[in-house]
Amino acid sequence: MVTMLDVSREAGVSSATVSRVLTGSAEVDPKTRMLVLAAVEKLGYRPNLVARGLRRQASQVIALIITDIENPFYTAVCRGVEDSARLAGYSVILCNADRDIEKEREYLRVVEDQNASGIIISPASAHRTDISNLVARGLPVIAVDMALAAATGSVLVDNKDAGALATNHLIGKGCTRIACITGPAENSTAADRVEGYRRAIAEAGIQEEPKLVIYANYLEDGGYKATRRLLGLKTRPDGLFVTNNRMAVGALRALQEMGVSIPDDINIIGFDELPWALELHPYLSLVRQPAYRIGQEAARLLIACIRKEEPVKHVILDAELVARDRRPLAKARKKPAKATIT
Amino acid sequence: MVTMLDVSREAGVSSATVSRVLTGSAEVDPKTRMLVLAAVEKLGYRPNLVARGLRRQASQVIALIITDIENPFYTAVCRGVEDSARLAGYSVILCNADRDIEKEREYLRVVEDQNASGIIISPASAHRTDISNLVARGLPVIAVDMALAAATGSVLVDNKDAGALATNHLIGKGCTRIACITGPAENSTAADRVEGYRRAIAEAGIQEEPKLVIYANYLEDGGYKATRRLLGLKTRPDGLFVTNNRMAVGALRALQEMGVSIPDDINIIGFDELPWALELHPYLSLVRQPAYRIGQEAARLLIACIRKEEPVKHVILDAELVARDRRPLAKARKKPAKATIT
DNA sequence: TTGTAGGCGTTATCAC
DNA sequence: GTGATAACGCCTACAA
Repeated sequence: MVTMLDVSREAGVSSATVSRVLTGSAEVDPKTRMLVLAAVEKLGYRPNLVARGLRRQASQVIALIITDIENPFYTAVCRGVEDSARLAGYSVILCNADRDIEKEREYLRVVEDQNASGIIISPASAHRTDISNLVARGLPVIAVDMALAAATGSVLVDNKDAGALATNHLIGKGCTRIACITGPAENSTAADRVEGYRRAIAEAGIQEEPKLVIYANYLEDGGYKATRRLLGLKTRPDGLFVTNNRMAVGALRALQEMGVSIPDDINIIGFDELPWALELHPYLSLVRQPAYRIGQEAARLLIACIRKEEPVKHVILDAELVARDRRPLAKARKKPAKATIT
Repeated sequence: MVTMLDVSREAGVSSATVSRVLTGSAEVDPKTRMLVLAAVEKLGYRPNLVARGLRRQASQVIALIITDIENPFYTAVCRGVEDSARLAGYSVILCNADRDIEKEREYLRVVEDQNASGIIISPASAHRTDISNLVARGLPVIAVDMALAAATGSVLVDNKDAGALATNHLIGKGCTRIACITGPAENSTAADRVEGYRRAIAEAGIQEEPKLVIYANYLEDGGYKATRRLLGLKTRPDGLFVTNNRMAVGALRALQEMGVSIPDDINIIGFDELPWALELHPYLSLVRQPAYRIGQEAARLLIACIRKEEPVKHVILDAELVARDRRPLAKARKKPAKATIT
């Protein structure tokens, strides 16, 4: 390994000068500078980031803890984070907590021990995810997907509005018995989407039916079982709002199996992209979070916090309605997501 | 931050002893040991991994560089790697190279600078991905998905066999004009799958038609365009082998749009899972790589190499045929993947 | 502008 | 079995 000392000897200067040239932390005589750069070039020197991290007490690494790496929503968030972080010279440690609060806790510890400069997290739980000691230590934490009281900042959509948006789409289609399949009851995001649903049907003067709201697990099988249950009711729903993408797949499969036709027998709206299924399934409308932008924004915000230069800490992005009627792959409206800032 | 020095003072011993207790690197008097552990507990001390990494010249971090984070095959590999690494006490830095050789090169550099203990990579290119200096430095590199001559080890499937397996499935269905849509020509994995295809049709006594083999980009639009081209031929193919999952989506969409019925007008077989689309599409058979196991195995192998305790360096896993005829979600045969070891 | 020296928190070597 | 002490490679006062 070639160290700064090697470079300094090669250039005939002290290692302090090499450091100054490389970090730009102080003025250096242009001639010396050239000497140093030549030596760096010649020896192929690259700074040891571990040593630098130890010395500076700050790495150039941020951690991204996501809920479900097999969910395309989160992978899109990842891409946004990574692209944005990379531009700013940060590396990303990605951790997949798998909706498991224990695994998440473990990752939070590891990430702290690795001296990450900051954390972006889609929390497993709004009240059980504990980041208080990280924040206390001054580590910035940005929450995405789900609000977290203790977080330094957040990039979220208004899930209540999004839930209402979805529901109103069904109402606009003439549905009057609208069911809703949402995530675990203790999941605040899932709860918000249902609340939006309730608001929308109330505003439309539709009587709420408790049986039509089912709390499931945000996975395919949960959506599948919930849909079968709904189809087993004496009076079937004529509209269905599924609050996450993986459950929507399960729902579609159940409908397919039972020979229920979309949109003739039932209208359905999902939540978030299903890159694969979507292209093949003509009638699935959905409300879409700007996943990539959420990631980008979160990284931008985090890095600003790390550099202590950001007044804006909480960003709300708009979810958009993607209404699909006939053709598969109808071009989605390209409404640029607006940002609300607080 | 509480350091080892704090602990040593609390316990009334030297920091060297604390280190010995924590790492188990030498015998320590049971009583002292207890004292130290009590102090650790009391102060909530946790070792600083950066300092440890600097001193030991080895982190507990492995890097995983994948080709396409939006491809469910690679996310499944990720899960395998992560689960396996975590069990062994390693953290994972995930990098998404996006099939971009430059981005990949940059990540390889970063990862080296961060002093990762080892690397698992699905290379962007068999001959342009350059890991020689890493290997020269003694960093173990495990290749997955695509062979890499310089790699320390690898976990792969035999793509030629897998290509033949897929093609034979179509032949068994009675297809006689079988087309193949594969990845970029310079991609060795794509080339291998085509070679398997060629072998299979030759063995079946079918005359090869150059027009029926199309090299595309491993993405949806590539599969889509290639399929449209194939359907524009005077004599349409009656069988189609698509060598990757994302292109299969494009192919299915093209078939759907042009009103070509599966399996009446054409038989199709894909490669690798499409967790979402698959459930909704009844007639897509496929050849599946054991993605999760590939990841697990790669991590196991890598960690063994890091610990210098592994004679076995190259693992070949079997791809399996998932034949789907009628019902969506026909239970896939649970043939346990066999491992061939060299 | 440049060099010297000390320390970031840990572990390894050497004495005792 | 335990304690000083010196690194690991870098950065930053401070001094020159």
